[in-house]
Formats: sequence, structure tokens, C-alpha cells
Amino acid sequence: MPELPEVETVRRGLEPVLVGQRFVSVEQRREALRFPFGTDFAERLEGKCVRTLSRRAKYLRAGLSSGESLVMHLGMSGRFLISEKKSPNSETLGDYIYETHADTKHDHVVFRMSGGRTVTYNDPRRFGFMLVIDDREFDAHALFRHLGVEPLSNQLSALHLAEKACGRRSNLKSFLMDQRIIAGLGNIYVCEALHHAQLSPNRGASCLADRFGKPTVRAERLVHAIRHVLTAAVKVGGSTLRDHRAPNGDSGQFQEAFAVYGRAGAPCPRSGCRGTVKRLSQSGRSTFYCSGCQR
DNA sequence: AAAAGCCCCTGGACGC
DNA sequence: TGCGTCCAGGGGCTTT
Repeated sequence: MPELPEVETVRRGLEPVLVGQRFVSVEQRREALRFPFGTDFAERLEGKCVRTLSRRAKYLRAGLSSGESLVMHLGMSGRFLISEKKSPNSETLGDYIYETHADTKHDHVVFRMSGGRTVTYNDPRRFGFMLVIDDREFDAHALFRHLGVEPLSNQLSALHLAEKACGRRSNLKSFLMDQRIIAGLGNIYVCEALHHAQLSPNRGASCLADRFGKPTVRAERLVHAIRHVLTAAVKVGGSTLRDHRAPNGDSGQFQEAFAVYGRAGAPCPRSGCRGTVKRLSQSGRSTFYCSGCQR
């Protein structure tokens, strides 16, 4: 499911449920998801208060009162479900509602919060993971050390792209998928941003820099397109293809606005363009683009 | 060092 | 209804 707009949607949905609340109980139902949860996973959370809930790339980070952080990644199919509680003022476990739904066999973690709600992590494919790490080790952690710039921050600039693209031999699609350059884009939003920028996914990434290493007009266009597409997607709660939902159950709407993703054979929606959306395979993943207007 | 391929896992869509 | 095949929003690891 989740690229930056979906993860941000989940963050916004979880924030009022987690922040300022304490973990009353943490039920870990299996040894590992993609990675082992680590020793004492539940114990390091129980009794701790959540101070902040932030997002870095496609990761969620809950900052705890203990000086540690709970890091969560949704992989391909992870989602959170929230249930209300029967008795708001009681912390008896029996008063917490564990809402049954169609897919409880993939409920891997259940958080019961002091505010009275139950937060359940469900993930059929188990490509997601959770772990608790010391805040002092966060920036140096192997998962985050090499992450590139946040695309919605002002760290994303034409100059940054030009510097990273200089001397590269990969194509634009792979370049934008590389989390060490820009962190948070995935297959959908790379395709959509390239279409918006009218750049071919096959074009070499080195087109973003001129022979002096300075950013080109294409780099400027790409930065604008990435910001535009991500901002529009966040605004409508991301894209729901299969399982993405905000924690309150709402589905995203951005799939309605896809220009190219998943639309092979359809006419290009750009006004004045008479091209057709094509699908091709790059580095083992589908790319959708219009050969008419993306050059 | 960069780039390509493989793999983790499950479920849904589709063809027969 | 059942079976086989292909595909999927991510990303770490290995190989070239």
C-alpha cells in the first residue's frame, strides 16, 4: 500500500489516538514480521507515554517518554485499525474492544491505549515491521542513515537532484525510486510525478544536471511535479488500491486522480495530448507513462 | 560504487 | 469449484 501520502494519512489518523496516551498493554502475536520485534518489545512499550508521532520517509516514529522510539513500517500491506472502548474510565483489559473484522488472522500487534482505544496492526504479507530503538541511536541506525531528503521539505531542490544525478547511469524511474536520493516515493508517485513533469521514465537521470553539474530546467520541473503530486495525494488521504485505509476506516481518493498509474491502454489525460498510456517493466516493476507527452 | 536481480509473504484476479 | 500463473504499493541483501 503505502508510499509517503498513505503513510502520512495513517500518521494523521493515529496521532490523536496515540499522542499523550500510555500503552496499557501490548500484545505481540508472533515472533517476527519482516524482522524480529527484538527482545522485550512489549515490555519496552507498556507503561510508556507517547509524546510525538512523526513520519520519516515511509516510516512512522512514536517518540516515547522513556527516551526510546517505536518505529513502524507498513511494508506493502500493513494497516492500522482503531476500536473505541466500552468504558472510557476503566483500564481493565476486558473493557477494551477488539473489533472483529474479516481478516483477524493477520492481526499481528494489538495496542491498548490509556485513552481507551485499541490500535491493531494488520498485515497479510508481513513485509512491515516494528522495533523499539534508543532515540540517541536513531539517526545513525542502519535503516535511516542513508535515507535521502524528504520530498515535501525544502531540502528537495533542483540543485539536490542535479548533484545526485551527476554522473549517474540509471534512468529517471530508478533514480526516483532510490530512497537514498529522495525518501518516500514509490512506484505510483514516481510514475505520476514523471507524467506531470512530462519526462520519460526511460530518460537517463543525468539529464537533471548540465555539463557543469548545475540543475537543468527538467530538474526544476521534476521538483515541482513531485511536490504537486504528493501534496494533492496527501490532501485526499492517499490512494486506495487494495488495502490502504486511514485508521478511521476511510479509504483514500487519489487513485481517482491517477493520470497514468494502472491505466495502460487508456488515453493520456493531458489536455491536447493524443497519446496512450503504456506499461513497461523497469528493474522488475511496472512503469506507466505516456510516450506522447513524456520525453 | 552503482546497478540489476532475487527474495521475503500472502491474496486477489484471471485463464482454463 | 479448483488449480496454476501472474501480479502487487517495499526494501534488504547478494551478485555483477
